[in-house]
Amino acid sequence: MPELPEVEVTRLSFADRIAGAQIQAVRLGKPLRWPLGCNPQGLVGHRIEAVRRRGKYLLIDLAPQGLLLMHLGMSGSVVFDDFLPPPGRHDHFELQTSHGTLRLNDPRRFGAVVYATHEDDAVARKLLGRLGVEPLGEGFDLADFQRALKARQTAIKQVLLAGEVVVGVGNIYASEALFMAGIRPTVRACQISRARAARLHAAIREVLAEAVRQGGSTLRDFSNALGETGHFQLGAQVYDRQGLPCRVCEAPIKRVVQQQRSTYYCPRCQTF
DNA sequence: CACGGATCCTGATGGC
DNA sequence: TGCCATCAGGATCCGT
Repeated sequence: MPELPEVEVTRLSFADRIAGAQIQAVRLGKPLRWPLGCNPQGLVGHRIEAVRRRGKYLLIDLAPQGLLLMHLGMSGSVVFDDFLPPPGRHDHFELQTSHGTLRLNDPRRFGAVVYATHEDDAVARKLLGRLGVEPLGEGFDLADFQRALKARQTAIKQVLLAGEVVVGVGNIYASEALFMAGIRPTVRACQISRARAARLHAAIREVLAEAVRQGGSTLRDFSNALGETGHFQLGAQVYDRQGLPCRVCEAPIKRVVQQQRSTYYCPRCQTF
């Protein structure tokens, strides 16, 4: 479910409300992708200082020390409220705090919550160490991006999904950004001209920023920590539109499979 | 080293 | 209604 926009929208929906809260209890459900990596009871008494984001991870800063790295996987979502119904079968992590209860619901359990003592300890580095630059930050440099594409032999769609060049672009927004840039998803990254790479660089920022503005995409069940759904999917240009007319040129949208993931593109607008 | 494929898990959907 | 196959927003690991 969650790509960068959904994770950022989730963060914005509870970060201010939870800041300063004291952890009073921790509840675990079934195992997630990785173990928590600490005694859950050891978190009790810690204070939540801030909630940040790195790529598709939420970073929950704790005082006096440590942080939780939370990943929503494919099907994860978070709620934060004073009163929540009793935990359901897919609620696998919960922090009861002085400001309310933070609960992770994740049916497929590809998500994770992992404790790290510092942002650069071995645990955190294993998860965050290979991540590319933040697309909405200052570090997303055009010349660096062009050089990185020149160095990769694989299809541009896969380069975007891998997250080693730039983070946060998942299956929906990769298709959307490539459409906006007029680039065919199957083209090898190294074959993209500098001019087209510049269009893609801009398109990634535009698509992700617009998606955040629209509250993310709700394909089936995404909602932020207030229970609000996203609306970006309603205006998607190509994602999940196989056979439907392109919104620009009316040619039927095509679907191909790359690395076991669906990719959508317009055969007329995305020429090369 | 770089790439392609299998893999983790549960639920929704569509065809027969 | 039931059964089966397919697909789903991610990312790691393993073999070549």
